[in-house]
Amino acid sequence: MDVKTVCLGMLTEGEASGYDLKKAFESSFGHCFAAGYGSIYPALASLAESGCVSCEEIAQDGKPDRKVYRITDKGWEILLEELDNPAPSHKVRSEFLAQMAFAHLMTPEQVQEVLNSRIEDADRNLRFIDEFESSGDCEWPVGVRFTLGFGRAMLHAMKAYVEENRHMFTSSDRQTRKAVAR
Amino acid sequence: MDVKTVCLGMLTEGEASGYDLKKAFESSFGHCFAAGYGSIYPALASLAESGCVSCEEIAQDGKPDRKVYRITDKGWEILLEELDNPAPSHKVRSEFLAQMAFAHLMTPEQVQEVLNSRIEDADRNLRFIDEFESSGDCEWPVGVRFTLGFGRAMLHAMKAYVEENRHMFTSSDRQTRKAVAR
DNA sequence: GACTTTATATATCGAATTGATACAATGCAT
DNA sequence: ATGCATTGTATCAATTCGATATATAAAGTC
Repeated sequence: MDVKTVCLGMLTEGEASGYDLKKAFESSFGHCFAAGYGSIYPALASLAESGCVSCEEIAQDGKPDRKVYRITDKGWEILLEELDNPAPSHKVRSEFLAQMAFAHLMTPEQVQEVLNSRIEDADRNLRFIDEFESSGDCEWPVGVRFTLGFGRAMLHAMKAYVEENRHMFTSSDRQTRKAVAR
Repeated sequence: MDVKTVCLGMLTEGEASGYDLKKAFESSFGHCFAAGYGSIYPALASLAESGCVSCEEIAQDGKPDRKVYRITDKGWEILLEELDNPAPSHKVRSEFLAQMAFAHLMTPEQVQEVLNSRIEDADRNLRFIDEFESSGDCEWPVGVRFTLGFGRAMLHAMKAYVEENRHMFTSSDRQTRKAVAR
């Protein structure tokens, strides 16, 4: 399940350009599987080379050609093989947690600011999920509804944990920092 | 807050080799910020070059030299600057969710197997956190305790969500798949 | 009318990261 | 005695990230 495979999956919904796929990565997958142009265009080129997608170049006046990709039979085959993975990964890379692990080297004010910004970010992402969900003209497939709910559940748990535990870094625990800071 | 900065932070606890840091990345940071040798050794080389760490090579009979790194005053300075970031990121890259988004292209059996393996993985990680937490000879700093609790809260929320929503992919919703699969 | 932002659309580039592998010796267990 | 885990170094190809470049049109703003 790399960028290539997700692109294939997106193309099962219909033909699309690299630009279209980028928008899909931002909206449907933004909260769980981001990808930029630097991943998408090489992925499409590789898929085209291996015959998993076909590409039609549509000339446009002035603008560069619009390249529209379609999934092929071989693409379907590869996609279904990839979807057979029984134990796909779920990874977190958190500069937030890495920084918090060194909270004893920060001032209490710095720590509280970081916690505030994490809550704000969670709220932003929650609003984003709500907007996206209600933006569907038709109804989203089961799996997409599942991932949206998953994202919401995680964000709520994150907010709750931060709010219930930010006291760890104030008052009585203050001397810990003073004792440790070199 | 990249691998270099986390290495610097780890070195505030005392001198260490690349191998030692790898173990720290696996234990304390395994659930939130992983790094392998391919990141750690280049990071240490770069930190040494920029004078943020000093390196002492200790010859060993037969084995290759053991290179022990220590944080310098400049290293402390850089670290404290990095810790001043008020809005560090928290990113998820989930092949699990990406795959689930295409659940309508999988068989119900495949979907349930994926959900089972996700729960098993969460349980493994919960056990790992418990073991790590109780393994501390002395007590962990506040920040580390915070990140461990954070990880636990996320994993519990994940398990709960999966268990409460796996019904989405069975019985009544079954025809959705039949209708969509090409 | 001039100016700026936003959207459409392509693509590349260096830097960072991943995941696997190689090499080399010791010690421990079966 | 033979294989496996541990200690320790390090590299490599493939992938991904984040920023940037190019070009045009529409739409909003001063």
